Amino acid sequence: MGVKERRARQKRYLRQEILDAASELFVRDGYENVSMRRIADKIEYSPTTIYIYFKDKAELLEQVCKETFSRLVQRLSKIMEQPGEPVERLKRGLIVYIEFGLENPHQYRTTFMMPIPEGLDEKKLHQENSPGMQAFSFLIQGVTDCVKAGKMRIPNVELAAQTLWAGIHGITSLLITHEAFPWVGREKVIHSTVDTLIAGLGG
Amino acid sequence: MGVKERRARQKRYLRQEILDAASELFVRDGYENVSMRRIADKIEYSPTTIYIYFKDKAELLEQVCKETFSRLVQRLSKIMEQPGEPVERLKRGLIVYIEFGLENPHQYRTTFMMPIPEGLDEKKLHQENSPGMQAFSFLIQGVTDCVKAGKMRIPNVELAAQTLWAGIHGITSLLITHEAFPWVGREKVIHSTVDTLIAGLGG
DNA sequence: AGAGTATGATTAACAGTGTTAAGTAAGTGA
DNA sequence: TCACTTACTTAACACTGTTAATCATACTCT
Repeated sequence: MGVKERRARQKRYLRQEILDAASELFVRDGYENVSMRRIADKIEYSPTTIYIYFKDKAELLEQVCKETFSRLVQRLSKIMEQPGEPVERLKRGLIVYIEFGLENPHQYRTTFMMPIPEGLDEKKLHQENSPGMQAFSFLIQGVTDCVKAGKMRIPNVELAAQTLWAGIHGITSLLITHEAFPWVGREKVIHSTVDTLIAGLGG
Repeated sequence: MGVKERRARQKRYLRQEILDAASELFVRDGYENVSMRRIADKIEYSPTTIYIYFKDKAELLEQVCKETFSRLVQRLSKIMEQPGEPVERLKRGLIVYIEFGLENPHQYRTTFMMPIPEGLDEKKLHQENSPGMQAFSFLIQGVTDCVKAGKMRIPNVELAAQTLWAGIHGITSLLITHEAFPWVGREKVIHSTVDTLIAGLGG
């Protein structure tokens, strides 16, 4: 009676195939330049088949982003596990976050820079264990470590973490959308942002 | 022979009428939810007429944003003209920038958070006296004032200004796109961001 | 084995999008 | 009056995301 399992396996397989095709086009061309029809062409199925596996385009590309962001979570967890000076560790985490965004601009843009489609339960989006929120929780841990080690004197850890997030998101998104701006230098601004934020928090 | 002038005046008038109609729909519904046909309906002209006055949708809404951002420039120039402690003045400017973004989310989004349409001369975009860049120049002035007054010790004014921009853009854009995130409090994060940045620059 | 059903995928279509080529009508200048 | 410019419109192209209806086939049950 393993027939059900096999069918489920086949469904999973095609689902992944859709995700992979979508990802490839999406990474190359970005959200608005990848169409359901082009994805369907790529896997040689009809466009409507995709709707059997994903509610709509938004959900499909959201899943693609989720896959990518889980890689960020892995990277961050590796850094946070390492021993050493907590402030330096936090800094490394911030840098990795920024670099990740610049390496995956389309995914970063759709998860953090695009208008959330209304009707979607916004609360749920942030409460659930989405990789995006997991990444943020590393920030809280990082700040907490610094406070515990007496390297930072901060009244509100949550507030400090959100401030850090704002800062690193700012430089990441600006470098993504305004690549041609006369930056003093990408590396320089990145490090200046991180150093300024940490210094500002008394680190 | 004032006929040419009259015609030019009429053209200017219709052009402004298009801009106003576009602005109203755009402010209400955002970039991707306003169509050329809806704008045309509103002013009771055919959609193609708009293309006589504007190259394409991007240029039209870019002009709308330009109009809005000129209001920011006005506000900032008023603040910067006022006498007083330069660091406090800079802080006020940063706050005004953030508040402006939150008051005009769609305009802010299309000017600073959307992918620049390729083919557009990116260099020119930043060199020209666009209101966006004028607003940035106020940042440079603000930082320079602080340095001159001995209130900030900074090796590179340009770098400091770009760092500040990254920071305030970060909190602005995050509050726009992730309104439902469990923020410690909008006002709190805004002020924390500004204070942290200024403190980090030694202000 | 044969009938019925559930499943997966498809075709055709809807309602919309930005944009362009071709055509029309009115007003201007000689 | 005739030619020409200007402002504008109609019709169409090539797309978009998405849905309803349909088809085929593999599986289940009697």
